[in-house]
Amino acid sequence: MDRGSNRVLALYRKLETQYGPQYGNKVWPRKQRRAGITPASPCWWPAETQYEIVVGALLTQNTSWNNVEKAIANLKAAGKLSPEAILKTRNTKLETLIRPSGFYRQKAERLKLLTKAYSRVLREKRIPTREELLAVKGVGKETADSILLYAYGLPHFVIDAYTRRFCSHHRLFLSKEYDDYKRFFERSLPRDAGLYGEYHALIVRWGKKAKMNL
DNA sequence: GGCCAGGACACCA
DNA sequence: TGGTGTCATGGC
Repeated sequence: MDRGSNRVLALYRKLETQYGPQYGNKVWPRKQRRAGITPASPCWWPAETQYEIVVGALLTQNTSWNNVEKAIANLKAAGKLSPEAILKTRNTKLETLIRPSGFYRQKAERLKLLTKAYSRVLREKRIPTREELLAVKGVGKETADSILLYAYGLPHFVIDAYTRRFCSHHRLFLSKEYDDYKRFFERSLPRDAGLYGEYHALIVRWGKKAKMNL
């Protein structure tokens, strides 16, 4: 932990008091992760399986969650929300199903690439590294960290537009670099995936509320 | 009808 | 390294 962590923690407690728990800290227990079991979770990131979180992380790029939900519902209804089904589906079909999430041509292609990487590490019974995820075309830093945190329960703080806005608004930190923000939060907080997830969820909640009040 | 959303990438200087 | 264009839908 670093200097300034008191302020970061104080803001967390303030958000928690204001908005209550977002269940962003519902990460898969280690035992279940090892066994490949991913139980239904009342997480702020609604998903029934680990793979659904991975799919959501990609589809939500520059897209409202509302539209992502429509795309995921389409995939579910078509029985395509599994790595095997996605890999067997033609790109044109995939494009039709995920169309509501926008950028559907590139997302269909990238969803397949990500699914291939996901299946590979699953077969090898291990967790992907950040570098491995970043090597997949279409997976940037935010998407990689979202997957590591929310799908695998690893302590990677997610930096998104809301997080940057939050930092600027509270004069916490200012930079242009994603990794600077990530380091700032990770040095200011105890290394705890549950806390990271909950904090990020609260920041998003704050961001949406702040926008409504503009 | 315009703006924005839980980004990433290619291309250029 | 930094700036800009592109990808696209749906809600407000």
